[in-house]
Amino acid sequence: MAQLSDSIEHFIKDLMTEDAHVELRRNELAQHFGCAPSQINYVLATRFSVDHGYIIESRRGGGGYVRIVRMQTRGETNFLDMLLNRVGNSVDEETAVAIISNLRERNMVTDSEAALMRSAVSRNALALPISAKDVLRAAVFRNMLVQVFKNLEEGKRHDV
Amino acid sequence: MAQLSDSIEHFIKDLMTEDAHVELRRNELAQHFGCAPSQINYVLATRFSVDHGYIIESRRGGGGYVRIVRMQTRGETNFLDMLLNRVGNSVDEETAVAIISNLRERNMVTDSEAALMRSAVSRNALALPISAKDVLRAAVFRNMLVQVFKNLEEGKRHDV
DNA sequence: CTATAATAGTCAAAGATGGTCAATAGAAGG
DNA sequence: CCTTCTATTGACCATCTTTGACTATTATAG
Repeated sequence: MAQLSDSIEHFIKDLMTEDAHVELRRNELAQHFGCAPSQINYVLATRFSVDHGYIIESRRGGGGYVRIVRMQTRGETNFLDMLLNRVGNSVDEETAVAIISNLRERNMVTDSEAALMRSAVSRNALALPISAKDVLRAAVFRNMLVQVFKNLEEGKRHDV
Repeated sequence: MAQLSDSIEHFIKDLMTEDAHVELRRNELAQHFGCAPSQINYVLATRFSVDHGYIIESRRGGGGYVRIVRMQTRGETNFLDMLLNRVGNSVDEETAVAIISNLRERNMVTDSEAALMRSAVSRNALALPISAKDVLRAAVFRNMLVQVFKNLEEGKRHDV
């Protein structure tokens, strides 16, 4: 359902189709959606995190603002390195899912590939004690990340 | 005869005559039938399982939902069944890789997707004692297999 | 400078869903 | 009857969203 949070997310992403950044008034936006201002922070935290590929800058006081910037990547190799680094030896599902949607938004994977990756790192897939899960998820995920970039490089991706 | 579970099953299937998927509120449906919400889960588990050719997705919290997706072709459903059966609770890398090649030959996955799957079930990905590896690989692989069929169903696959 | 107004941030509690599991009840066969 | 398989329920858990009270920061008017 078009949940409030989802609406706000789409509203912001629509604003960003042209430019890689957008600036807005938190209170104004909240008023536009008839919700508590902190709702905006929730949306930013859950859908525009660094793992999702965004950076938030803001300023309080008179003339305050919230600026949302889509992170740029220079060179896929660096980006892969960065992601592998982020994942490290242990990663939780939330982070993994965020990274996958980041890859999707950058058109580095298709919907199907993203779904495949999600299914491989999901809670369900890793039937183990929770602590072990994150470690294992990181291992599986790292492998898949490398593969994503290899796919891109080799231009293998195509419809059947 | 007209058991509650049967009624619910038919109700849902009626909703699906048009579309291959339907989305509903668990609590609403339970209320409509005057039963415990968990009854819905029972129906889903016993009549809309993967072996019945359905996939369930859901989300909790505000705006939560349960989505039921039907995998269209009888043939494909049986095939998935067979594969899941073959994999079972434990599968070695060779077998998994063989199955993936098979899927590729049948054009059920792209080269990229196949590569992604291989990377998820590879020795490297599953850094664990050997015995545990096969069990874990099976879990991850099963999840991905189901996803492959869902991708096919939803016609999601496409180049970027 | 200082006080005040105008912003934005944090966090915990409440609200809104769905999931799991074990106990119980009921139906179908022997 | 007795057993066994299937169905139903309810208590308890997990997850996601929304709100509100309280806090922090900044610009600007005095």
